[in-house]
Amino acid sequence: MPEIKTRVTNQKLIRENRRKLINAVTKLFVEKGYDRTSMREISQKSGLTIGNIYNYIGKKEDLLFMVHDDMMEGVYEFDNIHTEWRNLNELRYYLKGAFVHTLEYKKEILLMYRQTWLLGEEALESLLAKEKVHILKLKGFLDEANKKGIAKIQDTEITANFIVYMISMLALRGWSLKGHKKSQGKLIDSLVSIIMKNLV
Amino acid sequence: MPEIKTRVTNQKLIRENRRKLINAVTKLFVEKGYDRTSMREISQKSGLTIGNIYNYIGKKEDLLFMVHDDMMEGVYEFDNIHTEWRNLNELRYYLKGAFVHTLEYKKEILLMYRQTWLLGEEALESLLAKEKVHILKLKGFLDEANKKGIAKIQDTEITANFIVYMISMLALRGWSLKGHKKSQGKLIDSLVSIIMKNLV
Amino acid sequence: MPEIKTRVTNQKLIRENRRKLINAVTKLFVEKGYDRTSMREISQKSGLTIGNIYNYIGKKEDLLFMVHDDMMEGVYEFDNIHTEWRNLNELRYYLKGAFVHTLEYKKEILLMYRQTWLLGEEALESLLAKEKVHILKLKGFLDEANKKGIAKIQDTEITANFIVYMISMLALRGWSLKGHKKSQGKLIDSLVSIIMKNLV
Amino acid sequence: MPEIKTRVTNQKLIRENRRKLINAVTKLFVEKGYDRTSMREISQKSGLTIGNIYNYIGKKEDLLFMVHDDMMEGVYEFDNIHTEWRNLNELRYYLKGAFVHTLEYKKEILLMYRQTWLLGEEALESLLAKEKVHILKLKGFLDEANKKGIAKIQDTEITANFIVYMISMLALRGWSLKGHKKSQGKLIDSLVSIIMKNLV
DNA sequence: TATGAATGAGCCTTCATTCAT
DNA sequence: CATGAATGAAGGCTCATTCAT
Repeated sequence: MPEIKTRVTNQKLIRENRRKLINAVTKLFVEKGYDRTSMREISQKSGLTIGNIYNYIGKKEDLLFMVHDDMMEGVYEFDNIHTEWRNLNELRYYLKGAFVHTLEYKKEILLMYRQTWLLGEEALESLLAKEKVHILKLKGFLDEANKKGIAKIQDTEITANFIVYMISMLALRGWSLKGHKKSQGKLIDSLVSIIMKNLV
Repeated sequence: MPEIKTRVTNQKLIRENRRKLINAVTKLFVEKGYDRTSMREISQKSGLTIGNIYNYIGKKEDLLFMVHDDMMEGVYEFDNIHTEWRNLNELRYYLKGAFVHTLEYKKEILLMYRQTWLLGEEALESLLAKEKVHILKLKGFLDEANKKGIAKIQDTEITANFIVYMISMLALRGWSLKGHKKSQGKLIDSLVSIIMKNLV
Repeated sequence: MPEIKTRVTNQKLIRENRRKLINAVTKLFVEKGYDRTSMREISQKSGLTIGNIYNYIGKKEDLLFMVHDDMMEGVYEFDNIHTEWRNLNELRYYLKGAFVHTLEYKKEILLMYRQTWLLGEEALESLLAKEKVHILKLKGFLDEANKKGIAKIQDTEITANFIVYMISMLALRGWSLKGHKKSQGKLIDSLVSIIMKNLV
Repeated sequence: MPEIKTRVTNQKLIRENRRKLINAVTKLFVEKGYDRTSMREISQKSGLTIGNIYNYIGKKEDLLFMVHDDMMEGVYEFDNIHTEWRNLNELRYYLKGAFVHTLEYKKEILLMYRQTWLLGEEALESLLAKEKVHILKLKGFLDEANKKGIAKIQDTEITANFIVYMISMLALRGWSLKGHKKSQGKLIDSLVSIIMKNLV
């Protein structure tokens, strides 16, 4: 992970101001995108002066990394807590929860898909590493389920990818399902069913 | 569809130079994104002088729309030719073809997911309308398959969306499956199987 | 007078197209000013293609000269017909007419005051010469009136200037007298009275 | 009055740099006109970098307003000090002074007549309001003179307008009286006489 | 003569970044 | 640590003018 240069040493202040920055920047990037958000706007929204912001970052791009890093935590937070399941019913329950959680983080996920690639190679790699860990964990569960005879999955790696992707689909597909007559609940049920069919 | 202003009347010239523009701009937008591509670069790559470019468009954003519109055609071109299928085997064959075709348009699809939202309301609507037509067509086939007893699909609308999305997943997932040890063929087979399981 | 270069030789065509040009350009310059009127607008309004316009002028500035020259004719046309007067009553009558005429050419006069100075020295001189002739003519009448004992004017040159200027004042002052509660007729009467007081 | 946007908060700096801007811009606008003066020239002449200029204004047009506003102050400054007069002799003395003052501001007045109309509605209104106040003040004095029996003016409103305009005439007429053989003193005397004749 | 596409310098404005205070 | 004025390169876009057809 590329270390963001900072000249600030007072630890509490650092944390506070970085939080202010991330909150402001997340909103702005979600709303207008990285390239269309100016440092002046960030300064206004965060309450830090432009000059001071540059005490916490080396260049504007660092903000993009900061915000991604922070969002990843939120997006994957659910999985860090709830990934344990012992049978298919528990998996189904887990998936529903994951979908609901995804819908809550819809904007952030969209932001990730839209803006991450603007980061340079190095920063990008480090972010993708996190996702890979998440997928591998899921694959581990699927392998185990296969072994236990609970599931009968042909290719657990592809399936793990498929599940993770299906989940984010809810967020990404937003613009196309807009005006969809189905209720959110029914939509989630359908998607969960689709996934479940592939595990047995 | 938003009419793109042009000062040129010669239809042949419009066609030729807009093609030059689209070719240049597609590469540049894929590479650097819309906001980071300058009119000067576009001028160089397209071989048209800046002033002349503005004889064919009203504003830079028109290029974004043009390139999307053009890509849509490419991406959906496959479906316009091959959507007819009469049994599940033919559907499986069609899906394989669609996946292969998608991989060819990988870059363009990525571009669409990353940059489309930058478009203004009007242009956006017009593009989404096209996609909706495509999905509705697929839904029609699924409904018919249900009626004929070939398939047994619970919610054809969600399934149609699901299929379309699965297809583009191949393109979007690029960065995550990078380094994946599976061969492309095997990957496609797995994804097709996943889809097929949901139709019976 | 600086000759405007022209490559066109067919005399009738020349006259027609120059008229089209002048009419279009007068309206546009009055409305938006010289610098804010583009050749494209002139082309559209006149019905001549841009390229063809350049068969009649050497550069855009020539249009400014053309339009001034043409307007001068209109503005001073009244004086060419009506300057003869034999007593103060006839002068008073003449002045009223001049004021009314001025109001009709209000826009053109404004244009002259606002845009003439954009012309280079040479063109400017030639235009001012015309006005000087007009003033001298008026001065001649005043001198004669003095000699005849009809009037008793101290400085006929300044007075002639004063009269000419008073007349154009009606046009120039437009923006300040806007919302003036007086009727136009009464305003003219007052101004004529002011002038007349200075002749006896 | 349209508030001119500024990003700078330090009042002293605002005053200093706006003054630099006005000084530079007045010269340039008088010389070449608003539309023909580029921001680059303004930057050079004022000593402020282009970017910094935009810390003190919102858009180029603001400079036109600023310079007008500033000139108004100069042009009317004389009246703010000297408008008191108790008899016709004092009025005559005041008028002479006003004429001399006007000649000093010749260039500025020309600028006003030539460029004011380029301003947008809002800015224009605010400038005309200032002039109206000035004319009304003069009208007040004339009304009072009428009441006191010092003067005998038929229409004080038109007369007030007339006087104000006669004064600026000296500036506007510059190009026409150029080469005039009269001395400036004698010219002023004549114009004052013309005005005085209309007050009794 | 007439056409209108092509040229490219130049316009106004914004922006990330620096640095004296 | 914090401030915010200053920098100037770079951005999108317009325009008078030319010239091959």
